[in-house]
Amino acid sequence: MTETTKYTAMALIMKAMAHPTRLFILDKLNEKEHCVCELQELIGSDMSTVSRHLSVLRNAGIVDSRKHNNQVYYRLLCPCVLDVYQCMIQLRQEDKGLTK
Amino acid sequence: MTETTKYTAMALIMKAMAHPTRLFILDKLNEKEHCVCELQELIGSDMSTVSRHLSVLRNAGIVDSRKHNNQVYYRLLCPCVLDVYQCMIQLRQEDKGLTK
DNA sequence: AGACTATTTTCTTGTTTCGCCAAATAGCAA
DNA sequence: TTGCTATTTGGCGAAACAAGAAAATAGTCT
Repeated sequence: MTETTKYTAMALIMKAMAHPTRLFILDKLNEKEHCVCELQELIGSDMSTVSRHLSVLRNAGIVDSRKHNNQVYYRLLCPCVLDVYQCMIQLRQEDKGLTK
Repeated sequence: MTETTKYTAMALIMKAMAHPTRLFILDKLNEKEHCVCELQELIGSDMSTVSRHLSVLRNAGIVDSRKHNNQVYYRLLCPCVLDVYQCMIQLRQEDKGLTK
């Protein structure tokens, strides 16, 4: 298995996305940037948990943040990551259609 | 956070892909179908480990398998999952170009 | 049936992830 | 300074994940 680093790097990004809450966040950030408390409101879990999720996404280079007053606004750096969503939906449909 | 199930389902698929070895496998299966021992040869880890990875991908509905003699051939069900690869590469490039 | 090959499953161990609580940090306002 | 709000970070227990060794399964061949 050559080019191991290539797949490791990709896996890091995929892993960062591989969580329901984080996929939800990316979907929201695709519309417009949001601060942590707005997302926390929408998600419903502890603010620290939401902040953790956001830092995971930032470490993966998927989102970026800026500070305005005492709020931190996050925005989507790479909207292309959402392209997978269509494929996921397609996959789910196919699964439903399977006999076995 | 409404539509939780939607994001949970997508996360299952993403999680299945979020591993270097499994990304490598998908890349290989995109060319043509392969049996477990062929993949094991390419990857180098234990055959049981490779088989496990394949079952993760199959459970997620990304690949399918058929039995020929005493070998099991896996094939990619949904090539569209590989579209993310381009975005990953793009993300990596951007990261390199960042100053901070 | 018995040997052999390919694959899957079980088990065990070590690592990572998750989510909350509590404490720390930062900025604004009085 | 003190208080208030928004956010991040450290710590901890629970759950999920990963990988190899060994045992179990299934199919082929003689």
